[in-house]
Amino acid sequence: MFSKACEYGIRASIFIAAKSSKGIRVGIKDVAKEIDSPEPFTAKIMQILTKSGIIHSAKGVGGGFEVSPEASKSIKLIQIVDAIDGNKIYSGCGIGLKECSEQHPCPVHNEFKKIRGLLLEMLTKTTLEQLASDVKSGDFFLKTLNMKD
Amino acid sequence: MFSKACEYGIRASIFIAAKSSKGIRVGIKDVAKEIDSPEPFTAKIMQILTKSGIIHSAKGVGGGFEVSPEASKSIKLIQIVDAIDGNKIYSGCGIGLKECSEQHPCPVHNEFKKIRGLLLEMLTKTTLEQLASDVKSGDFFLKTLNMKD
DNA sequence: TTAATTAAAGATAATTTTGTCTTTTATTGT
DNA sequence: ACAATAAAAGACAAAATTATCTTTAATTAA
Repeated sequence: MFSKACEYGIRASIFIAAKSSKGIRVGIKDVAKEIDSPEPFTAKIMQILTKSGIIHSAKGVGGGFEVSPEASKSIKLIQIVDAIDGNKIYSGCGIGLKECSEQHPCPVHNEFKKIRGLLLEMLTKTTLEQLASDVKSGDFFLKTLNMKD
Repeated sequence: MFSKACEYGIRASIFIAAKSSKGIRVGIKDVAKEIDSPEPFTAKIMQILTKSGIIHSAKGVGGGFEVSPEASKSIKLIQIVDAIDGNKIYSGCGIGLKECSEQHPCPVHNEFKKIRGLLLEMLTKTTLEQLASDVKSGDFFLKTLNMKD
């Protein structure tokens, strides 16, 4: 579905948003630890997200990543996916035709239209703030508990 | 969504089923040409599909690939996807948690449940025969027309 | 039984994705 | 100014995916 990079990016963004809502900036080490992702790779992904203006970063002592609660309300999941994976997941043909449209559909075009539509709707509607508050509630998680690896 | 291998595998299977319904066996060269895929790679994928018992192959003069019309009716898209990509696409967590369930859900679990459910339903219901007849009707396609590359 | 044909199998290569490491730049506190 | 901190940037490495090439095995027809 999404690339690993995108999965990490989404998890990281949610974690940062949750922390930021409590006024806490977090470093890359914390992020990687709390979402169970490889730290240097996650750092690379954070560079994409900061360049895209989705997450704010600050260098130096006391620095780290943050996203203001106001920003979290307006940031949609689709922006994160777009920045990292592009739009291929919710546009683009289900079985890889270079050109697939109503005028020239692949055999699964109509079925996939529904699925991609639902996905697009979800990505477009879901805000970072919603996901962050899910995590804050304690009922939703960004990693599995008691990990050994 | 699906891997390239799986996209080729689905397209190839549909093409073969469409031809087989007319009593025509097709060679790998034809398959690759008609679905616009790299021939040697497609050959590898066909090996997976024949080993899985989804497509039948025959060596030697007049040989090639085929799938009986009766088999086409009972073969579901999910069998092809399973054989090539496994079940990760319709099971597995949307943002990559190793363990993601009702008891321990990720923040997008409920939204993804709907999407994955729709995808799984589609894959489970759609038969190779349906897709093959779509192509035979001439209204649905397995490649883009007038390709230069 | 030999030649032609065609898929299977195995080895290899290119590309992309994922992941790591080192150096640089910016910021803060002293 | 200086040291400590932390992200950015860039080079590098490993793994997975995609793709190709060569050889082998099976089948058919002459």
